Amino acid sequence: MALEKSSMRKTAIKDCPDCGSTNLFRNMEKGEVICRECGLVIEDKLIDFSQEWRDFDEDGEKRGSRGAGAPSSYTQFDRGLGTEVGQAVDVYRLGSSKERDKFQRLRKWQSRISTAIERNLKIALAELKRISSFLKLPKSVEEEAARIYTLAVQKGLVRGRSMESVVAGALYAACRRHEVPRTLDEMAESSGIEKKEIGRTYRFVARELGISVLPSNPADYIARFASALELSSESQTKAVKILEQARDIELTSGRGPTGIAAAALYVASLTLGEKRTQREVADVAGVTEVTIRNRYKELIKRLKLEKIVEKKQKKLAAKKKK
DNA sequence: AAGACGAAAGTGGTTGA
DNA sequence: TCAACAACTTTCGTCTT
Repeated sequence: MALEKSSMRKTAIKDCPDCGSTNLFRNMEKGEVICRECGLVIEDKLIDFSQEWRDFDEDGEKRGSRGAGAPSSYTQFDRGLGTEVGQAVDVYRLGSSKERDKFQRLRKWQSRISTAIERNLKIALAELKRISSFLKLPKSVEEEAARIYTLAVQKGLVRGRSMESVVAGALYAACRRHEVPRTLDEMAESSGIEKKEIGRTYRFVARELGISVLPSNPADYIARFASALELSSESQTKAVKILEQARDIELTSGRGPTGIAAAALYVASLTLGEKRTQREVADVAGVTEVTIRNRYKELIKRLKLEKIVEKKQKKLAAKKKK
């Protein structure tokens, strides 16, 4: 399973994720792929680390048997670190003996601290897995988050920050990239890290790693919120439609996606006669009633839904009297 | 009593000088 | 680095049902 994945990944690399160049150097023996343009080592670290992590919490036996042949996982850790301190490309580019010596020295030094980092990584990835299962995140997101975290470790971004907060930040970023966004509140709740701390590290890590994250789409939240509110699928569809219209008239940009999603759901539930209170919607969306009100006022005004909403409200009132 | 509404003041983050 | 700014929250009083 893991092997399958590894071969798939390796063949998948066609260009450098950093500079986009297709001028790649492949060292099959070491399992490295290096970009000749910018020197980035593209070698798929995800495989290495996710294997480590699986062995860690599934069973120790597998690990022992593989370790007996060659301590491949350890050298891979070293190699991964080499990209940080030694700039592996130097070996290929500046081939002078001086440079090589320097590189070797740094490498040796790294091997000493690598076990500490390895340990840290294992704890972190276990934590990551815990949060991920708590939030019922798909496997692909979990792996993306693991990749982001290991990259962050290699770049030394964890220094000065708590390990947990970086894990949470990585998960948050991974969710966004896979279009299954969780709110910062949910992250905070499941990780025990303060919301603003997660946001801070998330932004920092995303910037440092050059991860581009699209502004999240409010529609991505609809399904989850709707099921939390036990709304029908018609309401869901309606809410998504409202969102589309709202986006077309640029009502969505610059606003918090959760607030807009919540307001759309509120309107949808109202017009379809399964009204939820602002309070209920606000709670599941993690925003306040005030925000819902503001968004929803804008929505009905700009989408000329006022009359429909009014009618529905009167209908509801009449029904209640009965 | 509960829900909806909106004003006012406060918070945290972004942006531009 | 600092101040202006927009979005959002908190809090609170009022109105409707």
